[in-house]
Amino acid sequence: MIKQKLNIKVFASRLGVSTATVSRAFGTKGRISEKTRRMIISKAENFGYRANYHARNLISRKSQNVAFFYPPLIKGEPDYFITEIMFGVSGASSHNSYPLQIHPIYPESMEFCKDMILNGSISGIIVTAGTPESSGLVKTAKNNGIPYVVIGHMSGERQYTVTFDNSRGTMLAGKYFKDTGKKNPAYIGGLFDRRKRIGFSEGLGLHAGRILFDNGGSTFHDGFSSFERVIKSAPDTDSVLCANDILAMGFIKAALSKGYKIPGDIAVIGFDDIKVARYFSPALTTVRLHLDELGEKSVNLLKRIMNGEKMISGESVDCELIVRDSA
Amino acid sequence: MIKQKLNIKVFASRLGVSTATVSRAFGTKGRISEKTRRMIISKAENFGYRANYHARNLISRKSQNVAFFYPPLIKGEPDYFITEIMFGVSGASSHNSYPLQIHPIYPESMEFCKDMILNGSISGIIVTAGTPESSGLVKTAKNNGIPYVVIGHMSGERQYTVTFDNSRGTMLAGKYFKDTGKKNPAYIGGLFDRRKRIGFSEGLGLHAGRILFDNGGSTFHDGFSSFERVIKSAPDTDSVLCANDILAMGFIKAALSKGYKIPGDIAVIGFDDIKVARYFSPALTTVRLHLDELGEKSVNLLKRIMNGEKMISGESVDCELIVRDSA
DNA sequence: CAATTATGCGTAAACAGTTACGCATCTTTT
DNA sequence: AAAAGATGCGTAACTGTTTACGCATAATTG
Repeated sequence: MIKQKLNIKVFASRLGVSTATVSRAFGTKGRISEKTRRMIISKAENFGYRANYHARNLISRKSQNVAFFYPPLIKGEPDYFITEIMFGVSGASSHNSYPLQIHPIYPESMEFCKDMILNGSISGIIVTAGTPESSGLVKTAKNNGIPYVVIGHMSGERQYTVTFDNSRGTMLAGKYFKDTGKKNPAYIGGLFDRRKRIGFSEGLGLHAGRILFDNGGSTFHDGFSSFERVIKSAPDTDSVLCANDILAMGFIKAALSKGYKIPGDIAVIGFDDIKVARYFSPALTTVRLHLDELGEKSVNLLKRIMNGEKMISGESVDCELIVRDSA
Repeated sequence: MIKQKLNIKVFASRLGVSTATVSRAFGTKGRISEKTRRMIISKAENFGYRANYHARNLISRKSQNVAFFYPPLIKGEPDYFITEIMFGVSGASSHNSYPLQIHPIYPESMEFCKDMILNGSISGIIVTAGTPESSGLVKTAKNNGIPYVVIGHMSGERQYTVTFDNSRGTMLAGKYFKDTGKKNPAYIGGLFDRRKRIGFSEGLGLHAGRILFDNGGSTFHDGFSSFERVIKSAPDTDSVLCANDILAMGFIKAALSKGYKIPGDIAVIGFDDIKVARYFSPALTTVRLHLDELGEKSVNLLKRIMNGEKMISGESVDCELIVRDSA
């Protein structure tokens, strides 16, 4: 005896109702009495009936699927920044009953990513800004009317973005250095994040020319090697802001290994407040970005866009200075 | 002028061929000349035609979608263990052109998770072992013939698992302590991982009774508070193995704050080798589990199961002791 | 050279749902 | 009490593919 598969037709006929009624029992559209709805739902549990995902999405020309595209990780390097955003996105998606796909973006995966966006399996995407590839994906989405949300700053994008107020974050750090009487500040970080540098100068109330800027990439090793350069070009450096926490860890490790005291000789502030920041020795003073909240906000924004809401404007998440032991 | 949507019918008629031919150009089944295949594929790029995902999966009753279910994160706690496995899974899925879904498992999300498994949108799942919920999901998959792979040890599962050789890992740690002349070892970690404890005793070549076991949970704070208990009950402790790296960090932080030297007074070994382990001060000596490789292996195993392969047996990933500065 | 097999392609039947439309029945209004 | 409106449910059209089947034509065989 072959086990007949339980599609809507056989399920409906078992109950003695039409397929339309069954469909209405699960959906929101269509008129159905509360009594039959309950009856059908309870029978569905008994029989183990579940509406087929593909058939449903095919006919209704939409799915609840959301995709999160993240930049490639540097091999062996922890990208806890992305990680924590991703968990925020995942949690919020789950709460909204949106299945979430995740896709790493690297040159060879671009075809696959575009296909995912265009083949109708997804009804909205969240992309982290930063690489040419991510801009390409956003363009694809935009050209084809796929709802999208950008995390971070991407040129030409304002309406559908969730950003962090980087300049305010570094301003807070600069202000803290100023308030604690630091005279010779330095900034370590990528070339490209102009906002962070500007905010820092502002908070310090110093002309940018009096701040040492070292463009040292973004990894632990970059932070480590940055230390020597900084000390060589400005031996009296007494305070350092790093563009992210991992950089700060590298810098501190190098400083400690040369016998410098942190924060005694040099005060160090990180950025992001990834979860291990507080566990480092010394515990990092850092600018907290509320990364999980960022993830949530992205999902909520995307949800509004997918629901056709028109009055949409970009959002931003707050940041705050968390003072621990490194500064 | 309304832009007619480009389904297979209008695309085929534009090219002057049948829908079957178009379909065959993309699929692997069916006979088609190499010439027309190339023609169709190139025209598809021109026209921007892509086969609709749902229609395709509906009729062929399968999708390439894979789902990864992970245990809930403790709020505010970094679970880099899961994180790194997840990136491994994500990378490998991407390589195989499998769209990957991720789903956190918590009691309230169980209905949603089960629905995902049963509604036909997914053709295979990867579940991390450890909670009753994860066992429930595996059972659901098993009962309904959905291919699944378990990461870690789950009772009753052998064939479709990818495990780490925990006992060998702790054995290596124990052996290292023995070889470096440690006399009073302790072990900090969860009650439940019997394998780790057994391996440790074995490596030490000591009767378990001579080892101090402290059951201290799995978080940084647990490691931190464990220190005091350990020192109180065995002040002469000279070596500690922690069930994971975060625990080890907590333990070390507490020890340092009380003026103990690591590894001088107490040698500490972690477990997992999460990516920040090497950046900690002191850099953690730890048992590396090759978590990304674990993710890859899970995907490859799942792939074989989904392809109907019969001769399947569980796999295991190697581990090795990475000696750094903490022991 | 006839018979057989292989190849390339079109026709049409699935796949499993949703929803516009229509028709009874029940409720409300005038 | 008749007319109008609301409610509940069934019929059937539609979504965009894949693929079994059939039919020409081309290639291979005896």
